[in-house]
Amino acid sequence: MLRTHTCGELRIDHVDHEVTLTGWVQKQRDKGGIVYIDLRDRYGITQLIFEEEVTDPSLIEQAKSIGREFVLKAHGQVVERYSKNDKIPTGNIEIRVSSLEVLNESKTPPFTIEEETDGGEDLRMQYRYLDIRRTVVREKLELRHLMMQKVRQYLTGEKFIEVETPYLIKSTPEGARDFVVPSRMNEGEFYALPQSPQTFKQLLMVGGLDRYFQIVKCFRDEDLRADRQPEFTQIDCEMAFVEQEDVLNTFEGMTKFLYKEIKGIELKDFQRISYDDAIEKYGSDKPDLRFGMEFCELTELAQGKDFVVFDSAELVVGINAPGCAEYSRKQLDALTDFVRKPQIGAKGLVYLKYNEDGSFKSSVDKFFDQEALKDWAAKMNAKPGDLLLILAGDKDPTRKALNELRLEMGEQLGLRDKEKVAAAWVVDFPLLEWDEDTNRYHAMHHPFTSPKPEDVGKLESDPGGVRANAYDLVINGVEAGGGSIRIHDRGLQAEMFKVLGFSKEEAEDQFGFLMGAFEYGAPPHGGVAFGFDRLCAIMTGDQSIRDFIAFPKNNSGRDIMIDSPSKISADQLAELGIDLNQKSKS
RNA sequence: GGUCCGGUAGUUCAGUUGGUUAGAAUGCCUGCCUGUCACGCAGGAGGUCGCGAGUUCGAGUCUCGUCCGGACCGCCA
Repeated sequence: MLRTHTCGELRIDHVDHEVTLTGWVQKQRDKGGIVYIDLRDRYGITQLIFEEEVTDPSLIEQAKSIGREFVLKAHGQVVERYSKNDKIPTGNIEIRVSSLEVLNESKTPPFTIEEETDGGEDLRMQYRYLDIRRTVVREKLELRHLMMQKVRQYLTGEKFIEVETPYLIKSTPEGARDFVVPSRMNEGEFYALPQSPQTFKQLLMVGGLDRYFQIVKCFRDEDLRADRQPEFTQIDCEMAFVEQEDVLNTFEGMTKFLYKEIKGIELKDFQRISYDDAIEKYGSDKPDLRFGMEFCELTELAQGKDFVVFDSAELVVGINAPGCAEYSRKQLDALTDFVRKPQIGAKGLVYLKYNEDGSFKSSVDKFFDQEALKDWAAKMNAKPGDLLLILAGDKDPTRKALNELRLEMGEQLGLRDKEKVAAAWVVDFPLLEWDEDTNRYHAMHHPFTSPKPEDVGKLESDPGGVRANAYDLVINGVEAGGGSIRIHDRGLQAEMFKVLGFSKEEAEDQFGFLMGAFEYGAPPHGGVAFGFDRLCAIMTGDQSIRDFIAFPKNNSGRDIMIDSPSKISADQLAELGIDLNQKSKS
């Protein structure tokens, strides 16, 4: 070892010890007759001191020549500081250096290696290895490491076994776009990288492993977001001989365990909310339940007063923003602009102020008298001083827009508190959803999800009305994970593919291996998959998952540090039997 | 595929109605300083205003195109 101690562990008890430290130069402060160097490693910062009439003059000269991020090996004596620094754990001591070796020099880094860096996202990603030296990034990677350990600890304790499944698999048309990998030995054919190990984990259940998990990379060739990367990590789990409640309880237990072990927070039992209720009350299947502000429908109250916007609407629905009656014209205009943004798409926003003096002021006073407005306020449980915000239009888009407005108001009122944790299971998802583009039903979760037994009869007659044994874990308005009880019967699986528009041959061709396995005693089974990167971000209240990934991709799916993806040589292409079109060649 | 925001010193940003030599902070360099720890003080260097057209007597500023980055919608079973 080049060092005897790390830069974070020396204390007053170590005074007089001879030590050797290694690390990076955080800062060199040349005071003339005295030079300080802050030496940093993963564990902390320790101050080195070079003092006239104490330290060898040549050593002081050497110390003066050292720049930021030089890698040093310093040997010397631990001494008590003359002026202490109570901001850092090593602040009571310093190292009186007797020999100094520069292990490596450094160019001046393009941004500062500090808590609050001056580097922009772009630069940080280009020099990610420097970014990772920053405490904030390192701590996120450390949290990720701890999460992995705790997940393995909990699931191992619950008799799950970790099994690796292949990354080079078969492309299927269902779901997200696949990343594909050309096969040299099978020219003209392609592997696909898994979007999830779904079918494999089901086959492991057929194989009798009973309980499986894997912390596994998954790949989806879709556009990125702050919380979406093309390669991401899932905690993928499956259990045999279980019903939905068993899965929910097992993984509610895991989530509580993680919060307890990592954040020291004891979570209460998770709320269960049906998909239909979530949509009706919050306009979202992943409601942020840290605050109320539930939707209240005013359709009947509001119609028939010759206000065309309401009369022609399928739904009139509002939220009560408590204590916001004082909102100015400017603030209300800003909210109107907010809901009219193209991404949100509402046509306009109706407000109703319940003034402290008991009177009402609304943007639709022309159509509604004080009595009518009072009825609205009563329906919405409004108190004097509250502000009601109302949208109208077709059901789905209006709820979606009001969801955005609710979240915005929650933000403005400080109700989306980072310290709070509101976890809930959203259950009873629809099995299928109609897709306008392809003119057919799609599996809302995936094609292996089982319908509720009481709804199986509706598969042919009313596919859209069939509910699934599917569930999502939602924490603070983020989908942390989801899963379902699977189909384990060949006949039912075949029927499912039929409803999804597969011909018998297509189903056999793509999923014959799975349906074949079901014929050899497949046990009832179900499972769940958590977005691991997301779970890490939720733990710290971060919006972006990027800093929990050591080397993330940018908005366009590029790694700007290594500059990938990149072109490959004509030889490589020829070997793979791939001929690029003109556009891709240039 | 679409919407919005941004691109000016190494870095983070400011830059008025289109008008003289494009600024600040920080970083960097030089000098001074024996208790600093966001050290301090004095001085200095550092700019293809992303790129290309266009409008204009004149463009960092206006227009169009393009590239890059970020956020979002679509998409993500």
